[in-house]
Amino acid sequence: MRIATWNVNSIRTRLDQVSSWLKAEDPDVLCLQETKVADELFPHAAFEALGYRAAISGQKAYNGVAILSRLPIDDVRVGFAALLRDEPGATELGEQKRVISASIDGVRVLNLYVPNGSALASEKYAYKLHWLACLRRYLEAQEREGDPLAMVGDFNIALESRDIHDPERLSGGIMASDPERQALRAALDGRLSDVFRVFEPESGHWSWWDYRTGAWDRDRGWRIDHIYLCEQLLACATGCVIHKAVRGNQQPSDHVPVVVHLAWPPESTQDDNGEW
DNA sequence: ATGACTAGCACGGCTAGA
Repeated sequence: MRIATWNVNSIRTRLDQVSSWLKAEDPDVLCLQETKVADELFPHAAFEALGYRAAISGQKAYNGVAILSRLPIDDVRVGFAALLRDEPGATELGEQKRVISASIDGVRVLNLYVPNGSALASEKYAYKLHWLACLRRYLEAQEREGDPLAMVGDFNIALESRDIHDPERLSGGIMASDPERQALRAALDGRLSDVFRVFEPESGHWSWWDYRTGAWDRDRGWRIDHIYLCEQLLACATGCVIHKAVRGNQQPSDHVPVVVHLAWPPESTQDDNGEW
């Protein structure tokens, strides 16, 4: 099973590129962020033609997440409120469409678009920290359900210096400040692991390059698009790849896809009939 | 210190991204 994540910065603008990538790479699941389209205008037909069904949570112009899958999609959940109904704040945070999950082949796939935060002095930064605190409670509720979890998306946080092209200049600023890093670590709670780092300890691997200042040409990027796995799925991971070349496309997204390869479902626990 | 680019909305110049 292969699960991918990609902030496409408008699914309608990027439709041809996403379709081409799906045809070439053939992942089982592709989680999208920043679809930037209302649900009634989502381009379902283009993906159905490629064998993918979509679970979506979008809005006009901003945010928006979707899960494309060629495997059956079950039990779709939108927003934090799906698991935190009684929590003050969970419903308000749902006004921005940033959270969707679904059960696919026995895996709970959670697709997130974490708020950027703009700048440390901005009220958007306070919103980001509030959102991450809510994510922590959401993941605690998810944990209680007991399903294997793959949490993917645009986290808008570089957790470590090796995830930034110029850590001396950028550490402490937006996407690299201690409070947001600690808030994400608290949500992970030692139970979810950044699978890319299982296979690649070195710096110099980025998933986002700013459109400005020639960041792509100079390879000045950040690794802010992540795939986090529970212990059970981590044991099944055979690789995690950043599809860097996509950033060189004509009219690209500023992010590129990240893909995890999983030996799932584990064959040792299934017999020839696929029964347990 | 700021802005650079890109997209959406709507057709001029904002907001928002990161």
